[in-house]
Amino acid sequence: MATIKDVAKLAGVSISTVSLTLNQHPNVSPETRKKVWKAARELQYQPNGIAKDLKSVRTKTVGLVLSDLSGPFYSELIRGIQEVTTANGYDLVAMSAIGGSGSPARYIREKRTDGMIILAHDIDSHLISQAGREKFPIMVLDRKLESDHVFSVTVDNRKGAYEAGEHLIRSGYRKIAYLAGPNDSTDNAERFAGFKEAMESHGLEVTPKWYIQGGFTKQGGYRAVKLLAAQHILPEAFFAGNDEMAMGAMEALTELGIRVPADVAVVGFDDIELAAYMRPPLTTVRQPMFDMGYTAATLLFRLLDGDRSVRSVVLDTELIVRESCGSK
Amino acid sequence: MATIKDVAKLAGVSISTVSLTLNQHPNVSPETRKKVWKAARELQYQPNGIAKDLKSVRTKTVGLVLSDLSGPFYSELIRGIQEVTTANGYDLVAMSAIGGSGSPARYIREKRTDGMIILAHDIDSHLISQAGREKFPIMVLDRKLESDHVFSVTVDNRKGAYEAGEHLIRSGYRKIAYLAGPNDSTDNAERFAGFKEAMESHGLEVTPKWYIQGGFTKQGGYRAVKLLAAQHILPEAFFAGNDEMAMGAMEALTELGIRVPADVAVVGFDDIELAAYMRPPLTTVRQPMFDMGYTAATLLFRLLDGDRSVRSVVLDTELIVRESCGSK
DNA sequence: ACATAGAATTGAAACGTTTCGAATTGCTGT
DNA sequence: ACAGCAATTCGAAACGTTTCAATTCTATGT
Repeated sequence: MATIKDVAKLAGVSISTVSLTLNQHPNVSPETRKKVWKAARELQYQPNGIAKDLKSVRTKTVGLVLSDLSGPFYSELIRGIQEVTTANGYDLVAMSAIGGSGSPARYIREKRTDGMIILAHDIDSHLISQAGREKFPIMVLDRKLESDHVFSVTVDNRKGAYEAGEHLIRSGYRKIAYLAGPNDSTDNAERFAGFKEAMESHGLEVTPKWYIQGGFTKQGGYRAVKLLAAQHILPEAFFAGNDEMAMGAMEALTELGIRVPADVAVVGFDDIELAAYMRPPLTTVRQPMFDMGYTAATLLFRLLDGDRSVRSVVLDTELIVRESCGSK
Repeated sequence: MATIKDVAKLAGVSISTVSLTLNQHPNVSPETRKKVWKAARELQYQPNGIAKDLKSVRTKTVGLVLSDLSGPFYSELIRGIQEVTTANGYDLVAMSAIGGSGSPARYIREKRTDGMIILAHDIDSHLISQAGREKFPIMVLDRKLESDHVFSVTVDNRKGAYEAGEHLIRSGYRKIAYLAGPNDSTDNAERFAGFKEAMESHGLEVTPKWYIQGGFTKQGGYRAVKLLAAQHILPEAFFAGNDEMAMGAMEALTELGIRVPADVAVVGFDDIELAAYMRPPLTTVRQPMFDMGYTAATLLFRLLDGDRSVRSVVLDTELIVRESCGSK
């Protein structure tokens, strides 16, 4: 691999001159310029990005950490982020938090990027607060967290869940089961709280019997329903903490010959792309994923610019009524 | 930001000793070890990853370039790759090729990773061949490309398309339109070739009239159908170069009151997750995305190990017959 | 011809690590 | 008491850039 030194030697000039030339500095004579380019081309010189980053303080890169890079659900989010980052002339690199706190934690700590956007509940809040710096701001999307250089963009889970719960209740359902996400997830906690609030404001009770763990996965939703069915206790409706679980649940119900929504209603949360294509189409609470990404990235850049007025943001959800909840 | 120098000063030892300690070198006395850790903790020292990478030849990172990070369709692929990379103790960072050849091209050239997996038709083959090095192997997934340190893992597009085409023909369709992807896409070219072959082997002709550009996007598929409908020329069946276009096409057909498959049949290519959920469920050619990712990553590591026996691989597709093609 | 402004070029430091060979220290055995 | 050795610790080079201050060169005005 040719280095700048090789180019300098071949062109018969100093290293600095090569650097200057390649970086379009004006004070380089046309002939020198030509010589350098020729040498660079001949050697197929490519600057070493790592060395460059070490010297220059900025990497012109924003990092994005997701729990699972392969999640279907981040598309819009990423689009939102990307729109802003490219507009700012920055790159975006994504990495997944899979496999515990190994890699991305390393990445976060070692700051190979100018800032981070994190949507991965398996990354420790403490680690995040600690990693945030003036020159390394962090935006968190899956929990509320605010410290000097860390801010969050979240969704009003509670309100969203409240509305969905209320809708279900208004439609006449009383025995409603909640399909829960992981206990360490703030999203889950807030959604459940909102749901519970709705129930209680209508004089309904939420018993532990109707709080069923589904781990935010399709599998989990599927199993939860099967489990209940095996015990011959089925609610009138399911409120799933996310769409993937709702999907699993509907699959299980269909397999059991239970009709949705005629026999049991289902609502989800997130409004992933698939939601509209399920059978029946899933009623769910829409998260403005694109906006979240867009907002997070925008705020990140404002932080990078030293703007001290940045504050955490809470965005609104929207109830999307489709067919799976029985009402029309 | 505390550097190793600060730690050394605070601990009252040399820089080398700090480095040795922090990297678990055996030859460090317990007391020194303790002093160093204490200082490091006090200063909240975090090694600078960039500096580390510059010195150590390996970055322990594999890069993945996708045309569009937000594509729904890469989930399984990423899982396949990730499985292998994490098993090897490597990190995976993904970046998108959106916005022209700007960022990832830079990344590829500047080699911030130990190797690359590329699935992005908008990255120039020439650039790729040129970037491949012994210490920087590249796997390409969307085209056939083989040079010293570049290999590909592809799918037998031609055969897959042939089978799908044949299935359509066997089912009695004659006037079949092909919804095409971008002209610079090898995938598209091969799929079309396979389809054409199937047609011709049954004595059917493929006229330019039935080759319609859809750009591999849902939008494109939608528009293509609308365009045809406006001219009152509709084929008996559509063969879409990918599922997204098929989805758009079906949407347009439905809007026009044309029933699928009763009036017009549709088949796609890829078998994205959504395919099974479309209405009617989409008949399509399944690409073994997980396997592709897994294979690509495995070969990449073999290349990194200096294995000279690595060759490009072509994987088989599978025709998934659902309802959208009319046959059962 | 000559001082000098300005342009072009260069040398060297700096970025924060790792690593290797050398230097220092403390023991062991005689 | 001291040679010899292993265990520690250290100094300095190296990784490939950028950048700033210093130097050299060229051309200008007097």
